[in-house]
Amino acid sequence: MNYWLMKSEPDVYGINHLEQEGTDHWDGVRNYQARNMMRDQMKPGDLAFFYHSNTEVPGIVGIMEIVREGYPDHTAFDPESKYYDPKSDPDNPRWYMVDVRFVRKLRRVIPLAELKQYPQLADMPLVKKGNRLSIMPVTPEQWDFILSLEDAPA
DNA sequence: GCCAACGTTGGC
DNA sequence: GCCAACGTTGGC
Repeated sequence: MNYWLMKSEPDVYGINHLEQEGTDHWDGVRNYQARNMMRDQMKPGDLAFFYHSNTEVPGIVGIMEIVREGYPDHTAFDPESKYYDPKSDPDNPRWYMVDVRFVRKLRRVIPLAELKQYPQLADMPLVKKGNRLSIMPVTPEQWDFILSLEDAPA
């Protein structure tokens, strides 16, 4: 199984939304690299960190589980949707999404500013300057290390 | 709100 | 196929 990190803006869709829904689809991804990971690599049973971006304290806030592998993102077909993409159609979908299930919140938010301090995480795209990837793989070592921070702030 | 970094688009 | 222009992401 694989580990992931997935970004979302809490004003648009945050961990509380997912907690309420239980299971939801991860729609609206319009980046090819991120799409390829959802379409080709994510499998049910994989775990992912829920990351809050573009907010007061950006950071990792929770854990979710992938429960359905990649399938076409229907919001791309809907002219009413803000994720509408006329270049995607049901016969030849351009964008994909997965379904995720809320697992739990972390006992504290682990801020980006803190994650940047650890040499163990220096290879994560997340902490690199200018990175805009909204979905990225996390190694088992990175996963365990981040979880070890939950009760032991720097 | 600013702006650097980046991805995408489209003219040529 | 190049690359300038543009739009978006996302930290600060």
